[in-house]
Amino acid sequence: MSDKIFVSAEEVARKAGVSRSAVSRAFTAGASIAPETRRKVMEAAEALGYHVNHLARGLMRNESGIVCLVVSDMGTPYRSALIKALTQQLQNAGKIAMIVNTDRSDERVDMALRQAIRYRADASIVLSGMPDKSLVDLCVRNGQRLVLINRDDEHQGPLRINLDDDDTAQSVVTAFLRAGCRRLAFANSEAGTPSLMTREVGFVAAAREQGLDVTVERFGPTGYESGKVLAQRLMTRRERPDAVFCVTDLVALGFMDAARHQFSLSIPEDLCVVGFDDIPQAAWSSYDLTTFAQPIEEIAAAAVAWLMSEDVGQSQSLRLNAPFVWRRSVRSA
Amino acid sequence: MSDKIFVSAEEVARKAGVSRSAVSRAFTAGASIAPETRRKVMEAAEALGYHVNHLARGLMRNESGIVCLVVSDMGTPYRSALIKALTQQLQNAGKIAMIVNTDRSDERVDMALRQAIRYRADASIVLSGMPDKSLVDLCVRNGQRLVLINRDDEHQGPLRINLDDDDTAQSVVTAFLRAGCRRLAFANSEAGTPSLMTREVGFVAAAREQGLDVTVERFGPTGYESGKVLAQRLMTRRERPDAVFCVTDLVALGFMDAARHQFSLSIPEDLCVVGFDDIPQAAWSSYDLTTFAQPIEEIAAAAVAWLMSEDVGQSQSLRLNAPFVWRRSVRSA
DNA sequence: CCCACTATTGCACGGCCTTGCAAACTTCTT
DNA sequence: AAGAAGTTTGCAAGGCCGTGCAATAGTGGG
Repeated sequence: MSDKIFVSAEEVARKAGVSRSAVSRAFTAGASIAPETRRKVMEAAEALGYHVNHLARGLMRNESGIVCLVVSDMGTPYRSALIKALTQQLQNAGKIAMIVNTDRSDERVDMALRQAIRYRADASIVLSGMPDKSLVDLCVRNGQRLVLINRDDEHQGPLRINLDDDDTAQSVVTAFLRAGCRRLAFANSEAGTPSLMTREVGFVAAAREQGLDVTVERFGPTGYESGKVLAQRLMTRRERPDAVFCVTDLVALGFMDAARHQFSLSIPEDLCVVGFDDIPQAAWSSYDLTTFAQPIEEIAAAAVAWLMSEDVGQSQSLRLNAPFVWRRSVRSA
Repeated sequence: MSDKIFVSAEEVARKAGVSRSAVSRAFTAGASIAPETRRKVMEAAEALGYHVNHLARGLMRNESGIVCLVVSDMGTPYRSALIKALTQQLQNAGKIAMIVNTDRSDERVDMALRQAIRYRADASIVLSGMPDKSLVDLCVRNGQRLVLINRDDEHQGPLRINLDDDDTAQSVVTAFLRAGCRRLAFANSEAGTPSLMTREVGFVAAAREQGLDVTVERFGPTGYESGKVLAQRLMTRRERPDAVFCVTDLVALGFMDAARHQFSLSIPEDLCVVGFDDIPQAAWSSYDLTTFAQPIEEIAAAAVAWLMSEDVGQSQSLRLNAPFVWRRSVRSA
């Protein structure tokens, strides 16, 4: 494809009048080399436009510096924010992110991990979907680190980062009760991923503890449009809900828009809404959505810290807190 | 770091009872190898969990398969949508995307290109910022392909993809005039990138042609919050504008929210608004923003097609159309 | 049965870099 | 001034794979 050959260490060595190993050492932190020699090398390198070939370096060191991000729906606010945080922090740690888009088709996640192995990625971070157990084993066996974010499952070996859902449901129910709501609903998508289902189940259970039933509706993928459809379904029920917990902010925003513009409801007067994620749009003044904030930076920090740490340790599970963010989509007491 | 060594072609060869070259050939499309041999190799490879080492392959072939995406603000809807499209199409073309986040600090773009060179990326696609001319030359000299998206500048060598702004300004002015608006405004950020400035200049010129002056205001970074501030500034002017063209959808949405909630204005009755990009949120029913649609898929397709094409060709410039999307934020005639 | 040809295979080299090891230099002691 | 101790440096091996080239096996024809 490319005819021009990249300039090699050999050429730099010749130009600087040193051996090829000297060039290598000049670019290796902590190598034994005289300051003067390094200067000469750097000068020649700069003049020639030389850059260490990380492919070859990775080959030798058995450490490519590449970290593979496996993700779908990356156009979504939450996902893109997470990718942003991860790439940023990986770079600060001297790594570089490689992205594998797994939109449509689930076995794509496996393909993604294979890609990671092929490029000898130092680690893979899975934000979407769930890899097959055998693939996970393969990664681990190859000494690849693996981080699973919000994919609560019981795999061994990798680091799992999940949100602490213990108080989530409780907080929402309490908030709704204080607001005087009695007809609760849960708006879910049909994705059925563990983290989403946990929210539903937890909410229903917490409500029941207070002696309240929850109307659960599920529809489509997890997004704005589904929120609208869910509103249409829930708001036309005989017993119209006066409070709804949406599985995701995006769903909540669609729900609010439909409730307001199609059913002329006022929020929070006629209907209280709570979402989850705290995407930037939740704070927009048209919505002012009460929600739970995904601790994006902490998630990224934890992932990066773990994969940079020396001791691999055994299968770890980390639970982070998603603080409740009070805004105006729920009536206050 | 990782102790476990990845399984090598050597081991597969032993297990399959063939030579190492046979293994290599088994994984090389179009190589001369007997079907039966290939089968044996594949079987052994599967059993051992072997995957070709793309680092080494890239070393030999002088073609890594990596394409570097240089981008900032990737949490933004437009950017993330573009990244999504690019990663998707790159994968379809058998490439893989590597992401360099250039948030904060402009010389980061140069660092990014250096990273690309180090990993011997087959190409780099710059979505944000503008690399230094010398770096561009370096890439070209190294046979790296370079695509600049919406960074209209006069560099030689790379492919430049820009939007065709010729009718943009004209369309907006016409739309505003038909809606009966006479006091036009342009809400810009202080980013001052060429593509944004082109919109401003074009709009002012087109309005003047119709004998109308445009009140231009600039503030902050290109985002939602700036839109709110811009509204505060423009809506408190003695001659309150009755139509505003916002440099970006995100700015437009912030503008709308401030106009409605802080100034109790109705859109489009009291104020007509037009944005640019057609991000998903523009279609949300709270906004229903008239805007121009970035041809994201086409941009990605053009970029990928060019960097896969055989003949490098000289410096090319491509202009794509951003169709006008009529929604309800502008009064209709 | 031998020859001409084609389909496969193995050898060995090359691509680019890192690093252990031993040689070459310095610098400092005593 | 010679030896000890510490720095630097070059050599060469090694990591993993692709591929030209020559050798081998296999096929069909005469």
